[in-house]
Amino acid sequence: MSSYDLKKEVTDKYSLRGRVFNRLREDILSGKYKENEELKEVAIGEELGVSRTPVREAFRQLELEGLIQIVPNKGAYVTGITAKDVKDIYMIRSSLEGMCARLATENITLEQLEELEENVYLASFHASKGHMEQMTELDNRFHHILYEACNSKMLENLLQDFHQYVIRIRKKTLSTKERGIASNEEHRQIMEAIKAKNPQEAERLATLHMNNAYDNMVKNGLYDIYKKED
Amino acid sequence: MSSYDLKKEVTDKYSLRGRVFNRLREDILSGKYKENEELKEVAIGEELGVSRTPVREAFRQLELEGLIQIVPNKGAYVTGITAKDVKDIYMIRSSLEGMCARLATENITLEQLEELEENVYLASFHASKGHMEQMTELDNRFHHILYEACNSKMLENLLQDFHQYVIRIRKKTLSTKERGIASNEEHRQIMEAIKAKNPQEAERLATLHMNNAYDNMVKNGLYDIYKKED
DNA sequence: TCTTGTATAATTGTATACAATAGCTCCTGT
DNA sequence: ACAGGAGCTATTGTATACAATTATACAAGA
Repeated sequence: MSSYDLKKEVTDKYSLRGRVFNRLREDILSGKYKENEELKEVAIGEELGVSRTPVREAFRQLELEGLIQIVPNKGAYVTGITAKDVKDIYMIRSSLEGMCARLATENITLEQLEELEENVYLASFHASKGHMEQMTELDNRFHHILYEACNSKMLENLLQDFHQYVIRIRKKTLSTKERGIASNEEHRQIMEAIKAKNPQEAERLATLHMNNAYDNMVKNGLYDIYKKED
Repeated sequence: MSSYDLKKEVTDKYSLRGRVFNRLREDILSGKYKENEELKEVAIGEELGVSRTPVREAFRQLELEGLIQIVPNKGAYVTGITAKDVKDIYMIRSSLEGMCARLATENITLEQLEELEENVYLASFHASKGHMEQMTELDNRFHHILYEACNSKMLENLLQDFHQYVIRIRKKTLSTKERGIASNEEHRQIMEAIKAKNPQEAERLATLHMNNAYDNMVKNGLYDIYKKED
């Protein structure tokens, strides 16, 4: 399981356009296409064995997803993420994740709560071992469960949309075993607050969790952001 | 000036695709195309004098904007907004508008602040006269100034994206002269808090402003929402 | 009457041909 | 030397032809 298959599939997976879209998103998020790299319609089409038409339609969608920028009559370029963007993303997420945790407290099902508990339990093992890849998976899943549990398609989709940024930000930063352990403890507290049916506390902790994640990045100077502001 | 020209122009305005996109968005927001109505590629193309290609590309973008839903091999349908959606939208907006007002307090320019003051002053006149159309324009502009002033492209774009929902929600609800007057007073308070460089108060008031707007809708039972939840 | 199969039409999905635009090379004139 | 432009090339923008899929109508059979 890849680390970014949680993103909602907005497009028809089985059409050529859908396949191009998903493939390009994957390639951009995985870093195959670097920031500011130009994507050419024919080249992409030939690589995937399709004509320009589905490629162009996929481009239009990727543009609205924020992954590429299309300059009329010139070309499509992979967008960059600035340090300011990262800051704003975490600021917005801290608020929305808090809201999500609050709503989840009131709407979570028993099954979801159990999966959350299992997730935290399993993550504590991998955190202590320093298994970063598994931690990433479990972190994604933890938040994804909350998105589903908040009972708001609007909020769920919005937070899902931020996921592509999270993936790209992770590529630019280092995550340490220490942060993994701390993060796991924060997840545990959020889960306990939800289990205790304390929405205010769940919201507070989820917001704090995002702020801590951001502060940790800044404190350790782990940025590797080269693109300048426009 | 139409009431929904504040939306960011993500697409090339002067390409056929851009023209189709903007025209279709306008027509959906204005209510020309009703909820759940099917949009046919050839019909749209003939109406605008273009081939199916730019129409299809515009469709793909409108899908990601949330204005239409594309069912593979079937067609494109105008999306509906449920009462639950409206609730969620205002909940999310109340948080984000608060954040925006807080940031705007710290980043607003003198020119923007002056336009804000002028906006509030002019709106108080139209509010007292019950000029609803002008009120709508000035309300859009008031919030748009704050979006620009918050100095966060991420947040600005996000709040702009919500604008299309606001327009469609307004179509479904009635706004009264009384609410116009109250709203104008709330705008004035937000503006004063920003002018006084009090970010906490600006955030609190902006959040309250959204909650009041929603409560007012609910209290007056002004919903005209017919689409059922899926 | 209801179901089901089939032919037909309507519509979307994709490939390709052609048009328009941007960028580059290289030539020319001063 | 160098500014500027003609012309070529590469690339995107659009239209159209064809393929695949879905909806519809209608008839046959239970």
